[in-house]
Amino acid sequence: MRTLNERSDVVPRIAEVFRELGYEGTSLSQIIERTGVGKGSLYHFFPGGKEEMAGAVLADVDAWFERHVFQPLQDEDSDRAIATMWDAVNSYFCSGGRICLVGAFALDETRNRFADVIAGYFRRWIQALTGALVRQGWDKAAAAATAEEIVLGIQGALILARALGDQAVFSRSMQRLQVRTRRSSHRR
Amino acid sequence: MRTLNERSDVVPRIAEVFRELGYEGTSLSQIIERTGVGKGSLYHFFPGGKEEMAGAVLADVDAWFERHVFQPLQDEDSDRAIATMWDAVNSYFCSGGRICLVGAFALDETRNRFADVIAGYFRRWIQALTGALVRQGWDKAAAAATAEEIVLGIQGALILARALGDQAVFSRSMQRLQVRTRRSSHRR
DNA sequence: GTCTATACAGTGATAGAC
DNA sequence: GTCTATCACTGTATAGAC
Repeated sequence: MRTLNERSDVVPRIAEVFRELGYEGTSLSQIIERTGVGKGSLYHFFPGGKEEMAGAVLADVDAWFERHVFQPLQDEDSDRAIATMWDAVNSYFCSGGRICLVGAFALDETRNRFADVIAGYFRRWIQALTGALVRQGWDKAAAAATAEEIVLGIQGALILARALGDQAVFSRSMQRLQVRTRRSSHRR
Repeated sequence: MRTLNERSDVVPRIAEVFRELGYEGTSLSQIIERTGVGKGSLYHFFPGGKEEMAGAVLADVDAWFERHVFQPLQDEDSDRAIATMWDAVNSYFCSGGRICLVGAFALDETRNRFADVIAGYFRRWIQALTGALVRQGWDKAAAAATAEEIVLGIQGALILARALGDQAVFSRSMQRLQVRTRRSSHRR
């Protein structure tokens, strides 16, 4: 019994493999095994092979954040915008049980393959969050600095939680970071 | 012309390869090419192959931090201890040009191979920093929370700096984190 | 301690039948 | 769109001469 797939349906499943094994650690055979998609189908969807698969996965992640985090940060009322971001972050990263693929790719040589998407993802996030903080009454410089700290704090929390094998580390960290985006925080 | 090596001399050179390429991305041929050490010598030093090499590298990193960061944090006068840590961190990570091997290994499946060392490294760092902050007059809970935030902030800054290809991000972040470890920071 | 030769499993990738 | 067969190549690891 064979299952028919669509490209858009198979991308998220491949994403989980890259997320768990990293770019270099992910082999075609692992993708086939874990997704159930055959090699023929894979190369039908992604003629560029493994690199194109990873590219599609990154684009998919980026699009998800654009839709569920960056756009809301930009468009919604500032309080709501920031609350939306925290909800999305907590659920997306499964309270620390799931790491950030973009951040992981940034650490080794893989970065060079996808430098533009990786840089764009983080630049956009910081820019959108900065905007929301400014609309909340922060001055530009403080907002930019805090946005940077929040985004980097999320990445650090994901590393630390995984390193210690303790998701509570992630939850605690999100709690503390969230406090710093409160309306009342921009005047000490 | 052949060069004679010692194990202790070759470990740091292998470390740079793992640091740049990640565990899975590092092939024996890359290690040979980048370190100039032949395959025969490598297996003479590390009969366990690649995994033993990575283990030795991790142990080496851990020992360096134990000596230059954790011990000072524990033994020196608290102000001096924390200053020593910041100096070590800035120079070790080359102002953001170099990533943290332990943190990188934590993100993918590689973590499972070295779970104990990885967890121990971060636990020890947080514990030692917490101690120094307590000696500086912080109450236990605030010290522990801040220590966690500092350590995680360093990891996040390394990711973000590499992702954006901008070392200034790292320097800025260290500056801001450093301020939070000042004696005056524990009463808001 | 270093080198060369070698083994052989697994890699990403392609072609063609269905 | 999916499958199977097959490709050339690189991966880690071993053995033995020097």
